[in-house]
Amino acid sequence: MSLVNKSIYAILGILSIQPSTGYDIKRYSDKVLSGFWNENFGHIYPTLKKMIESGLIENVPGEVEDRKIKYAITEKGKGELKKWLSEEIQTPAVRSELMLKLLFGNDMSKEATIDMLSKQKDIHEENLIKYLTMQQELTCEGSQITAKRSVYYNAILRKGIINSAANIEWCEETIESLKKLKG
Amino acid sequence: MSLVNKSIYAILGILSIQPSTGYDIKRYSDKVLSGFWNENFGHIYPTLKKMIESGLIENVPGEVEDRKIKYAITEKGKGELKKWLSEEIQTPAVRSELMLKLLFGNDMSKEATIDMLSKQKDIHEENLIKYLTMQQELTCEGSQITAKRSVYYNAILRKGIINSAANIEWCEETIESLKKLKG
DNA sequence: CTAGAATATTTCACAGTGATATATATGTCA
DNA sequence: TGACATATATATCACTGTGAAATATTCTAG
Repeated sequence: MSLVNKSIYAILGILSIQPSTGYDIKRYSDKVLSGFWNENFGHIYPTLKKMIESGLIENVPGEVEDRKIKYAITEKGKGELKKWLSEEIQTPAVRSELMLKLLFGNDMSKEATIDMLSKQKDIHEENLIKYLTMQQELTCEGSQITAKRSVYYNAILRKGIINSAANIEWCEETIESLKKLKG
Repeated sequence: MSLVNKSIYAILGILSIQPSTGYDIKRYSDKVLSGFWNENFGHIYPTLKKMIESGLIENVPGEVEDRKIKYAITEKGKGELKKWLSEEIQTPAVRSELMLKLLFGNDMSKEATIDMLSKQKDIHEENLIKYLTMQQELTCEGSQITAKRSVYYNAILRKGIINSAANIEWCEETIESLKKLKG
């Protein structure tokens, strides 16, 4: 296990909605999955080739127009997606540069540290607004989304909101505790 | 910029505390940096070689005993560490398998989703306990740590605590909203 | 009609992961 | 003492994932 190309499942998921090109997949990752799933061309295209080889996806018949290459999920691909859903989630390796700087930033001035933290706070505040806006769009527009699906999508947005709020709270409290430090 | 070996700074930071072997660096990452910074041998050793070449670190003189290779930070390395501290933090690429499953888990049963979420909750609860324990050790032991340093270290632990609590809250609320969903 | 933005794919060097192989040193229980 | 497990220590491998750049076409606004 362990060393598995996770992009496969993101791609299968996207193609389970509708057939797409590699470019579409990248765009979907940037727009819809924005903030919780990153994809890039350097990985998407080679992965698509491997997925064709293993029969998880196929070229959309009759649509190989021009230079565009459109892919669709196969029955085998659907099975693989379902199988993955039932598997345990592997806890990902974390690398927080911020925490590293905080731990090793002994000779970083108090002011510089506070500055760093307030920049982080700004980022999380922007994210919070982004998620709240997306949530409003979800509820207001009464879009074609099903009730069940909207519960799941809302959960994702709530994750973004709760995490952003937690980060903001932490930044504020840490800035305060630094300000109290003399020196 | 952008494509930079971040392990360099973790290693410089660790070596700024005391000279260490590659193995020591890995152990420090697993014990002290546990939960917010991951390192592995496959990256540490090649990076150490590059760092020797660029003069950021050096072999500890007279200590090349047996097979152990001990490294120490150089003046150049100290300068590089300081420079990095003043640089902007790059927002890392995120890949949350949990969010992916939630978004594409249309044909995942409600029960399976709840099960997945409660497993995640368990993990975060364990983490929460871990961070709280570490915090107690920090305050009780009245260790040789300086007041300034303890504020920084406490901030790191608070980050773990606040994030874990936020995740637990989200898991609970999402499980509740799923339970209310009929079908 | 033309400059620039969006679409689309390929390629590259590099960062980072986790497993495994190898070998020595140390502690421990019979 | 010997045997056996565990800790120390380094090296190597195949693979995943990142971001930038090269290339070419198509769409769109001025």
